Amino acid sequence: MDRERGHEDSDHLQLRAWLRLLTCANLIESRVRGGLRETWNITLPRFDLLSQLHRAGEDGLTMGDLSRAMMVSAGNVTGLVEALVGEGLVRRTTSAADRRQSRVRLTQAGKRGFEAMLPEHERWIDEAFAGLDRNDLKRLLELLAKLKQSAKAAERGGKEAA
Amino acid sequence: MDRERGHEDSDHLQLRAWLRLLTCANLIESRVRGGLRETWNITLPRFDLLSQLHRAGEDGLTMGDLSRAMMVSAGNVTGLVEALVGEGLVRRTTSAADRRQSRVRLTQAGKRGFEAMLPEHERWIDEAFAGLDRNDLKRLLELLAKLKQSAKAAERGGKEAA
DNA sequence: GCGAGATACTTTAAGTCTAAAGTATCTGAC
DNA sequence: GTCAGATACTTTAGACTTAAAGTATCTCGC
Repeated sequence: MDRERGHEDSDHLQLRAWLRLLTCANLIESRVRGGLRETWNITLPRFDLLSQLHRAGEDGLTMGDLSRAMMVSAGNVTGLVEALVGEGLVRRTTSAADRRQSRVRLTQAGKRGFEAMLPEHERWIDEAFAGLDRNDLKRLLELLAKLKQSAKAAERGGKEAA
Repeated sequence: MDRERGHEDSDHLQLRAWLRLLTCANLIESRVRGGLRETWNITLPRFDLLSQLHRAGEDGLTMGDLSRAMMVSAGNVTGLVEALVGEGLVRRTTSAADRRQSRVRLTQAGKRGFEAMLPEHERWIDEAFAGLDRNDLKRLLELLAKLKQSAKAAERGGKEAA
């Protein structure tokens, strides 16, 4: 009945899954970063920011929206937006209703530039996942959805405990 | 120009899997980083380096081994090792056989310190994965193994093409 | 109105990270 | 033996990142 429990306690499945997850993320991220640099001389965080704005559409996003969407600190967003404003890819306006807020949007150049990069970016991702068939991908998406919920719950638990 | 109200019905499974993978990695990593900082005032990369050395045992690792194991650049390892030598957690010796190499090992303090952190670190990971049962974890490990191979193959392909 | 606290963002200090160029050492073809 | 190239590592410049402290603005109870 309990013959295998000792083994169960010590096989560290969670830790192994975590390390493997990190390895995959690093491999793919490094490929994407290299491609973006070589092909368009843009960094991954800047591409990511453009991507969030592209998805958001005409109304753009506030600095806080960007910080949450990109899962980085507010201070980090400040610097990235400044850089992209300098490159003419993004424009920024102060909100009239709440003067603390500012709203960030793609310029025409930003929109065109991002849309030019998009297909090749997706091709790199597709290549990285080429070894997985549609069934694998669907199972992976499900498991990651479960993990995402679980990790969020753990995060809240940790904060409430403090 | 067409103002799109929604996405087309191509499902972009790979891209969605990639974004979800990144979200999970960010969530867990941020929890671990926060815990390490609050509890032992150590950063995640330094913990990671100690972890590699702990796994390696008495013989330690060369700078190059560390760079490969941690998937970071060689220059990055130089700085991290210097910091940890300064904290007395790690010691570094020049190889006699090949004077270009150096070998890095945990000090006694480093070994004790790391082993003190280990259980709680694993607890954070276990909590993040708490929503997945053993069967989920095994399937996730399999899918990530497949993804890892696939991503490695894509990386090689990309380099050969260039 | 007014002030206390909340919120949106910026600044700062310190650390992490990369790519590229540089240094020292080794290896192998000859 | 020697030297051209490979290898192990360091240095550098620049970008990213965070946590924490700081500034400006808003909200809400009174």
